[in-house]
Amino acid sequence: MPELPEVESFKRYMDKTSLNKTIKSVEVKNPEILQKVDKHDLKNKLEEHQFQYTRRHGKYLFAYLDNDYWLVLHFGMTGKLIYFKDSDQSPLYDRILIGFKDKTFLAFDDPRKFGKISLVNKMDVFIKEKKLGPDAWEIGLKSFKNLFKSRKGAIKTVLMNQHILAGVGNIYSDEILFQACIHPKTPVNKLKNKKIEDVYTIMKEVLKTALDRNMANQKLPESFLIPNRVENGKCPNSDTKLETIKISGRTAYYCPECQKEPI
DNA sequence: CGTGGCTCCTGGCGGC
DNA sequence: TGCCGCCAGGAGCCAC
Repeated sequence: MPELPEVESFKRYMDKTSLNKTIKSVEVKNPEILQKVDKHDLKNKLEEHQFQYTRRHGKYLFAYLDNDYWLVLHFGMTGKLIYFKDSDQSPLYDRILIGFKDKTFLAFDDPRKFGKISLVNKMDVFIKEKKLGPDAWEIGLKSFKNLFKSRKGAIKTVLMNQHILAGVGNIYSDEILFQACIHPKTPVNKLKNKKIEDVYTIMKEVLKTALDRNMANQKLPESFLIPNRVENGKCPNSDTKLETIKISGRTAYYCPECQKEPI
């Protein structure tokens, strides 16, 4: 579930809590979430070093170390970061626990273990290897329009495809399409230029609102789809019962009244 | 190129 | 009450 706004929140959380202090211990409790690095190597590369700054691309968080390595975090569906001061406060599903010399801790907590952690030399090489598309927050309108050229898949699938656009997942793609009044199955080649511009503007607004609300610990406005994205939920505009369909194996919620199917 | 199906994982919930 | 089975979904893989 962590999509771009959540990962950006984790980034700011890490910036606030975990930079510029020496790592004392690294406890890998579930080595199966490590990718292309084993736990001894991870331990060796982190201990006695410091995180200097972080970056984010799509749903990935990168933390730069003073030895020129990057710790790469992907939160899967249930992953999050938890910073705490007393060792008996460690969360229930901490897969990796980083202890700092100042006796504080940063845990990668992830009940479902869909998260992934790697250690890489170069961030851009990692992004290339993963074939990630441009970041949904950074992308400009021109490049965004280009994503839709010579494609014909369903718009929801395109928005969620990390190889095309990085950062948007199932939940926020539903929100964006709801606000743009587009049926999630609409083939992208059927969208007019103006409509694609709308999607772009709405995408930016939705991501910004979600981030602001996350940072302030506030819920999304009731006028959004997401708070109503539950069984028997109703459209905040038309009061119609929301419908669900499977698209690319994901459950899409949409309003059959506001988001008409393309003819 | 596109889509659909399966897999990984486990807490939570509906149904019997 | 207790247990079975399904669902949630990010991403990778494979078949067509």
